[in-house]
Amino acid sequence: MIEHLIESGTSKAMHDLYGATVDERLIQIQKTRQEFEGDYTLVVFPLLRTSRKGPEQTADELGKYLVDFLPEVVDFNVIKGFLNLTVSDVYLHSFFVENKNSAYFGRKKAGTDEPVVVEYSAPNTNKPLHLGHVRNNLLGWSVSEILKASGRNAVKVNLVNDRGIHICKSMLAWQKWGQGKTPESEAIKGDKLVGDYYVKFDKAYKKEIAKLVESGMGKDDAALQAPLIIEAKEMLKKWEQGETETRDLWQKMNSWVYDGFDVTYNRMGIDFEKVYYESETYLLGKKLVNDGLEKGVLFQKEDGSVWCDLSDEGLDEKLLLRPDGTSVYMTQDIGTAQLRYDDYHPSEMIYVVGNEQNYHFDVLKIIMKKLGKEWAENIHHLNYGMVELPEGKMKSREGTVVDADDLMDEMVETARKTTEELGKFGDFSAEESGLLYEMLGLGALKYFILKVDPKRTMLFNPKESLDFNGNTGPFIQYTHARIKSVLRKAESQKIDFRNESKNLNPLQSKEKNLIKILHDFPQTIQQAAENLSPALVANFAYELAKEYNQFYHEFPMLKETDETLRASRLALSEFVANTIKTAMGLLGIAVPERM
RNA sequence: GGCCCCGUAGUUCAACGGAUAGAAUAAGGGUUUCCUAAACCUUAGAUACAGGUUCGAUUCCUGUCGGGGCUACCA
Repeated sequence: MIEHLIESGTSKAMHDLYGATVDERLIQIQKTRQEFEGDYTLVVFPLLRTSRKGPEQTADELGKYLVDFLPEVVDFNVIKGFLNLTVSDVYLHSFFVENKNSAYFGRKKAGTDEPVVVEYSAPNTNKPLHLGHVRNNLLGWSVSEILKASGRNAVKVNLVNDRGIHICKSMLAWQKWGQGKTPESEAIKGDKLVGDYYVKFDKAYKKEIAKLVESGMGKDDAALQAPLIIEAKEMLKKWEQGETETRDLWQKMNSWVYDGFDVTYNRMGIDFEKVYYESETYLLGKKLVNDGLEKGVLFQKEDGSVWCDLSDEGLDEKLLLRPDGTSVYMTQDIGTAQLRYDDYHPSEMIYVVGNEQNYHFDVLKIIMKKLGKEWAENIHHLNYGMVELPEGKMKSREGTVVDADDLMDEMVETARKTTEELGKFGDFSAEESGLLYEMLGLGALKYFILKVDPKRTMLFNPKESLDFNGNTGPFIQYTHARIKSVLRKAESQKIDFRNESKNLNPLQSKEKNLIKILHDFPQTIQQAAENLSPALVANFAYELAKEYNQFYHEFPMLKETDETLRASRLALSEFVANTIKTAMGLLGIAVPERM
């Protein structure tokens, strides 16, 4: 790539001109800002110490050297300490010709070496997926696809939290008040049905606590002694003992939830190569903890509970087994990590989990290392920010949770309304328009979420429907459809633009800009993979679409009489459309042929 | 209390320590006998505050103020 050429050219120049080898990091290449002439800019300030000359003079000398030395660099100008270099049309044009028909442009073939295992989604089986899961799911899926496109061997896995006291709560509530209702009998998604009983439990439990407090009991005691919670704990014990009736109920209700999740996952377009269940890993976790106890890495308290002392790391003690021997969240994660390591021997284990769990993952890593697992070094927590509502954090108790299915429904409905208001495509069949609305609604949602830097807390306002204009998914989808429409017309006019080999020289500024942006795509994917940030890909797609729309507005294609120009512009358009499709594909967003 | 993260136009988001802080929306003004106006052009609008480091700070350091998270025998 051209940046590397300039970099190594500069390095050589520094050596030849000033007789010194400079640190690579001092050579800073960036894209020249629009308001200046040139394509790439070298910042010379860091090099002054070596050149022992003023910024202008150093830049001037380097500029002359680079123009002489690199055929790709044809001109330069110096403004203050900035050396602006102009890249030759020949270079850009050959890049264009070489890559325009490549189906894999920008991507590498996914690797086959030691995998990067990406865990994401990680739902509980006691309630439906909500907006928080949506960000998690989209991020995890997209990061995995970006890693693959960057040449890594990424594997997507899910970890279902299918056991524990919270699951027993919904089971108990259903047993008590469910009257044998099923998703079929109620015509409701299984995850929703189970979630309802979880809520019912919580309400009844709260009532019991209130009653006990009224009768003079302390709040904490009441929470422990309410009959419902005692019953739930007993159920958990029965579950751990493998009691048939409890296990059957558990299996039945979990399978309802999985059916519901599958519907949501499918619609969202996300998938997993492997699904882990905590019910299958917690025993391994317990075993590892007991091993650690034997080795003396962990310690036991008088009541029988097992702990890890983290004071040498400046942290507290961490409970790993309760006095009754049952496991906690951390115990399960220890088991899951070990199992996953045994399964894949990954070069890296990425956990896509919200930043509220930073502490948990710090501790997990430390404990694994204490247990002698060297590979714990490869655990990486991709901690993304929360999705907040205007009134703050989502709270299920206050009913402010945005349900994932409802959200998708609303987006698709907005897509329908918007399209109808614009009066487009009366010739679409019901099926075609249904598919289009789905594509646009989900495109708007996915882009809205993925364009934000994963690390940042983001805001979602359910009262305002997401925009379809401006920096949005539909804008980019529209650009793609628009190009496809022109290409269809060109084809029907028998214009052969794909085999055009003549030159596009001299490049108009908009054409040059487009090619420069396209030229960046492979690096953008690498960068997005390094930073685990789909936002970089989203921003790229937007920039490309925006630049294309300006080009589209300014330059006619089908009406262009110069056949060479016409063919070249059509080929450039197709290149843009394909690249948009690839970039959006990495975000899990489909692009339509017409809209 | 301790630890961690975050404060950028009215609003939602950008900006490897680099040039005059970019977009989008919302507000004002324009462009359709022309390949899709979900577009394009245009006007106005922001780095919480105070120090420090640096040739250069939205970015790094310190403090103040403001917001969020963690600090569970929940996950």
